[in-house]
Amino acid sequence: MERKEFVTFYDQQQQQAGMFDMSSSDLGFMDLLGTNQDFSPYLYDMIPQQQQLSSLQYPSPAAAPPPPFSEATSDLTNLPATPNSDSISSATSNEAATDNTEHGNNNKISSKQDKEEDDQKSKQQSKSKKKPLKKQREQRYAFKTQSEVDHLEDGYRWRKYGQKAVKNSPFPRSYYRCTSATCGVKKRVERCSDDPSMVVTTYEGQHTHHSPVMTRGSSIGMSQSSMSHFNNYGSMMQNHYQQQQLHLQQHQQPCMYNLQTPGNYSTTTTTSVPPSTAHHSLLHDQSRHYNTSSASASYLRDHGLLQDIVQSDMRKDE
DNA sequence: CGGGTTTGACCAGCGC
DNA sequence: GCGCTGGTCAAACCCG
Repeated sequence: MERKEFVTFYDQQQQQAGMFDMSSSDLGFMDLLGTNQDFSPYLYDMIPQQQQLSSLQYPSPAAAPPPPFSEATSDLTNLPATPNSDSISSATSNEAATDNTEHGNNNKISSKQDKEEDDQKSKQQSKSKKKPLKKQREQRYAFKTQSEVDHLEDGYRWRKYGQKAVKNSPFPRSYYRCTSATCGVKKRVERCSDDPSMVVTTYEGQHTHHSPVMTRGSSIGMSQSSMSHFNNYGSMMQNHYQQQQLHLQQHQQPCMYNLQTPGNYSTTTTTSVPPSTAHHSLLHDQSRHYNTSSASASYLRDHGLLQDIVQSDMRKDE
């Protein structure tokens, strides 16, 4: 059994996608750290999208900007409370932090009362100051995923705070915010107008906490050592992998998870994910709605752990 | 009752 | 300046 395994970076405005093949024999998972110059360029801040995506013409890594993970060894648990660190986003964001930096802690979500006060202050400031500092955005990572479920589980808890109709798309865009009080990560979810079976998920920022379902260092079939590596790889890929794992669980049986992307990028490499014995309760709700007759679904059998993606010689924990 | 979703309103940025 | 669009807010609503 084979399934296509891609991570796609997607420019929502230009409808343009860059992509790498997670399961390529040439490009191991370790490359996601940015240690491989031929591969790392595909991991970078999408802001500003217009500028960066112009160079995201797969496969032309030489023209791509540097990866977001300048610190390959940073542990997720030790991520700074201010994820939009200079090493990552300063070069790409020009919107000053009217709400972030002015709050001292960039990612801190104040209490509702404080928030309202801050809103009032910001409103007053926006009225009093003609040119307030521009807002500084977090780094963003976009994934294009084939799914019939709009909001894929990724191990974190999200609260929907908005939905907007998108220009040139019949599908609305949903806005989610991490429910953790100390985490300001956001994500946007929308369906691709070109291919309604594709869901574009854009993460903004980095989680400052462990996933609620990734407790005790082991979950979704991942070994603790694997989790450690994922922490090192950064939250983006962790999120993506979790998303895949959990998405597969929504099928309740091991089945194909097709991340194929349109165009000439299609290849046929394989990875796989097993059924998980954990966290099913989390997935019950969405699994109710998932159409298991998806054309892309088929069954597979193997481990589905990090080792299924990362070549053995590229792992350190074995 | 607490937490999450919906949805209209509002605001800021940007292009013309 | 104006209109368009994306992003966010917040009241109302829903649900367990």
